[in-house]
Amino acid sequence: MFADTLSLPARAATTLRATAAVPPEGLASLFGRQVVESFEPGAVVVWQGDAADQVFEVTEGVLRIVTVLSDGRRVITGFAHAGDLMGLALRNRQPYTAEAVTAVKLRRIGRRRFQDEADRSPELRAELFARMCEEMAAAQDQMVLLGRKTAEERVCSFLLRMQRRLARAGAMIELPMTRVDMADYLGLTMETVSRIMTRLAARGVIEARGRHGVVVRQPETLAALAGESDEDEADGCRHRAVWPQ
Amino acid sequence: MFADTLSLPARAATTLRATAAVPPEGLASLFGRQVVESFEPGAVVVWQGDAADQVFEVTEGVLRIVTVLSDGRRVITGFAHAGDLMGLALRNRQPYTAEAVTAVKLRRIGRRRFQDEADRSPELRAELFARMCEEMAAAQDQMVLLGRKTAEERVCSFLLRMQRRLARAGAMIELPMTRVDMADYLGLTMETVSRIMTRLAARGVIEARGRHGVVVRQPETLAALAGESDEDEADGCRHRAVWPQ
DNA sequence: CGTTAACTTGAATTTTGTCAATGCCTGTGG
DNA sequence: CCACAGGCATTGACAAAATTCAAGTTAACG
Repeated sequence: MFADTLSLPARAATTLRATAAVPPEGLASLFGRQVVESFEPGAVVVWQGDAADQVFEVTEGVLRIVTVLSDGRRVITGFAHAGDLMGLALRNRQPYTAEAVTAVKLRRIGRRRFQDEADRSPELRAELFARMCEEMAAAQDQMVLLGRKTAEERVCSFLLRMQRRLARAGAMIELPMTRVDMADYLGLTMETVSRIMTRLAARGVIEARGRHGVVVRQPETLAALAGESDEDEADGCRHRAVWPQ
Repeated sequence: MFADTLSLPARAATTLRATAAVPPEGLASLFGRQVVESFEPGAVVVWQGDAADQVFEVTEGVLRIVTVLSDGRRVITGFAHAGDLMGLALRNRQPYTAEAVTAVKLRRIGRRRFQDEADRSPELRAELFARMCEEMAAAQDQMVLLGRKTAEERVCSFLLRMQRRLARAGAMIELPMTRVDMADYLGLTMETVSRIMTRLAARGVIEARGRHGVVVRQPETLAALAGESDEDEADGCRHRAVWPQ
C-alpha cells in the first residue's frame, strides 16, 4: 500500500496537495462528503488540551497552530493553508490550539470514521503517509531555522517559503498573519521582524504593499540571506555510508 | 488497521518502544531477522544527501541526527537511542547525517522490503504510525523549546527528557554526548550549556558525576526551571470547540 | 602517568529583546 | 465617500541574554 507513496520524490506531496481536488479514492473524496464549516478571523477551531478526536482539512483560508506556555509565551508551530490537513498525529489531547487567521472554511471527520476509512483504502493510507512525511520534513526545517538561523535568515526563509507556497515568482505574496504571528512562528519579537522587513525593503530586496503584501524584487538575494544556499547538498566531502560486515 | 494505534493514549508509543523487543508480528520481528551492524563512536551511518533507501533500528548505543548549514553551523535535530527507528520519513535523499555518539549497534532494512512488509502486516503499520506520531510530537516539543524557551529552560528540559527516557528517578543520568552536541541540539553554545550545568550543580539541583553523568537531586526544581509546569493544561479559560452550522 | 580533547570560567561584544512613543492602515460609521 | 478610531506596525533608546574570544582546568584515554 505505501509502495506508491514511498517512491514519490521528496516534495511530491506538495503537488499531491495541489491536485487533491480531483483524484478518485483518497483524502479528497473522504472529506468531500463532509459539511463545510466556516470560522471568522480569530475564531478558535480546536483548543489545546481538548479531546483530539477529529481530523481537519482546510478548504479555504489560513489557520495558525499555537502552543502557549503557562506564562503566556506563545509559539506558532505552523500555519495551515487550503489543502492542508490538521490533527494527523492523533493523540488523546490536542497538543495545540488552532485559530483562524483569515476567514476559514474547513471540513472535519471523526477519528473513528477516519481510521475505518484508512483501514479500508490503500490510496488513502498512501496519501496519509505522504502528508505525515511532508509534515516531518517541515518540522525538521523549522528546527534548523529556530536552532541556528539569525533573525534575518529566519525572516528571509519565511518569505521564501511563503513565495514557494504561492508558487508565482514575481507576484505579490499575501501574508495574512500579523507581525506578532510571524514573530511567534520564527522565535523572534514583533519589533525584530518589523525592523528586518523594513531593512529588506530599504535595500530593495522586497517591496511592501500595504501591511500584508510583499513583492520579492531580488529573489536570489533573498535566498542568499535566508542561508538556504545549499543546505541540502553542501560541500564535496560526502561519501557513501559504510556498510561494515 | 490503524484502529488499535489510534486509540492509544497520547504517549503510549513510549511504552510500546520499551516492550518492542518482545511482541509477535511488528517491527521487532521484522528487524530481528536483519544482520546487526556495529559502528565506532564518531562513525557516520548515513550522510546528508545520500539516497534514503533504508530504515534503521538502533539496537544499542546512541546516534545523533545532524544537519549542517553551508557555513558550518550545526543543528542536531534529535538523538536516537536503543529501540528508536530512523529514516521513517522516507524521502529520496537523506535530509540529515546520522553519526554514532557511542558505540552503536543497529539493523537496517531496505525501503522496498520495508514497504512490502508494511503492506502485508496491519500490526507493523500500526507500530509505524505510532512511531511517526511520537516523532511528530517530539518535533512539536522541540519547536516550542527552540522558539521560546530560555537557555536555562532548554538545558533543564533536556535533562528532564533524558531522565524520563532512562525512566529511573534518583538514578544517574548518562549523557553520552558532548557539550557541543547538547548545544547544537538546544540551539545554544557549548559555553552557555556548561555555565548552566555548573550553576545547576552549585544550586544543588543536579550533581555532576564526571563529564557524562548527572544525578538529579531536586526533580521538582528542575521541572519548574524547565518551564514545563503545565504547558499541556494551563489556565482555566478553555472551552469546547464551537461547531457552527 | 602523560597527553589531549573536552570542559569550565571570565571578560568583552553582539544580537535581540524590552519599553515607550509615534505613525499608519483598515475597516466602521457618519 | 470621507473622516475617524483603534489596532497594528514602525522606530528609537536602552537593557539583557547569550555569544564570542581567550585563557585555564580537568577528565578520560592510551
